[in-house]
Amino acid sequence: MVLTQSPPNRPLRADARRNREAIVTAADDLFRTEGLALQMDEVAQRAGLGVGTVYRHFPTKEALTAELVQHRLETVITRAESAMETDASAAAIRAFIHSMARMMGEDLGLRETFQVQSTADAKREECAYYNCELHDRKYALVRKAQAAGIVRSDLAVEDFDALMCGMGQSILAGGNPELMADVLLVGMRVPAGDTAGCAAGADEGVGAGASADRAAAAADVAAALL
Amino acid sequence: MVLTQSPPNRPLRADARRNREAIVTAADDLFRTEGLALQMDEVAQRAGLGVGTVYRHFPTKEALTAELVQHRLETVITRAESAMETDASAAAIRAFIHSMARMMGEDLGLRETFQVQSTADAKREECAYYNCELHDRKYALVRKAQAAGIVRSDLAVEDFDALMCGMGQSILAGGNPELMADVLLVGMRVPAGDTAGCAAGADEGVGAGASADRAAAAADVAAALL
DNA sequence: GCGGAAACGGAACTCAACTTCCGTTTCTCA
DNA sequence: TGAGAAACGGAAGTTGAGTTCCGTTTCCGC
Repeated sequence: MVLTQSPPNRPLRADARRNREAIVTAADDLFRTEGLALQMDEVAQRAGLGVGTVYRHFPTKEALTAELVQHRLETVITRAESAMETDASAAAIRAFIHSMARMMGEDLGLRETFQVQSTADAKREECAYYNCELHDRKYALVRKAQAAGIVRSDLAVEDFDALMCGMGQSILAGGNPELMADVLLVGMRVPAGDTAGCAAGADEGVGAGASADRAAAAADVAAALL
Repeated sequence: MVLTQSPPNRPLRADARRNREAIVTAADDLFRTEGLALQMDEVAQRAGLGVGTVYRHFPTKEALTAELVQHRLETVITRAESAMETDASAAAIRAFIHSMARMMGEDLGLRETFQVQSTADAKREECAYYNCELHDRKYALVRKAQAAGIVRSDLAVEDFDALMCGMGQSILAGGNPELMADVLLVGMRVPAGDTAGCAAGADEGVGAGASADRAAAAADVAAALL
């Protein structure tokens, strides 16, 4: 999670700062297409620098990819927060998940970010990819959606993570992103939104009490199955 | 897809046949826990043989893993066929998907089988993991479920593959297998089954015509989204 | 039992990553 | 502008997997 800086904190030399940016930019491009399989040599080459320089800024490959992962996660969570700030509605969630799917369709790094993150969450300690603050913000978001009664309440935050991760894999495996997103939304029981293009044709006209009934039924089922 | 046999087709020597079985057994065990990351040295060691012997039977690691993948796929498809032979009902599908999720929960190789398979399907030619006959049988199964009006009809076979693959990833990422299966089923609009333990608390008491309406609505939605 | 083909074993080789090392170049500050 | 610290470059080192090679052992038909 932390990088290189020899004495306590001297500002980077101008050229070094420029080079560091070039490295991150190059790595980010490669992360988009190659995912975690990106190679340090390629990063250096694309940045127009030697490998040694890359290692001067990021002591290991993991340190570099951790930065890329954190950056994507930060972006995603911030997007989600602003999407749900004004209204934590079904429509907002649908729009967000669909945009996520679309982005995942063209960014392998983003798909792998969710995978890395959900396995990192399990370990916590000693993991370059783990960031507590982001985890808390993510947690708050899921809770918010559940509190609003939009997402089925028997989903733990870890399950939500896992589902996002699965959606990414589905898209990687060639599934149509829009369709994959829709299956996820219907599966999480997000009611059809009221804005354009996001309806899904299920559960309309169900009374207010039905949601609670359904959660109870699901709990029973889970108990029976496990 | 094919193995080693020097002259046209002489039967294997007794010890060689025994050893081959030992190799496959050992590899299968490792595949369950390590997935495609299994190592040839470990396979040899667990089988109580030298690496050279493993390579005598399987010229490359890919040849070995292809056999494991094919075997799992064969098993899965046969299970699905027999599950849907007697009744292609929602209950049968629910039970099948749930059992799949449960198995995936304890078999990394099975999860990776779906991943490998769905990426292999895309390539077809030149891929050790690709098997046409199995693909056709899988295709028939999905069509059958759709013809019975149980699974939303705007799902292509490739999408179904991708979703199974995603479910595997979700489980790998730590999601509760039963829950992941249920989300998938609800997302695919499989109505709650009428047999024990497979209900999910959605859409009960809906009239017979609703299923068709739902499919039509889904088609509209898909058209709007794509 | 014997001869030759088949099969075995495992040390050594290969190859493709990541990482280190150190001589050279560039910047910054007085 | 000159000294010294900081940064750079890229060849060489390391590591960890898959794969090959060939001397030795085991089987099997005569």
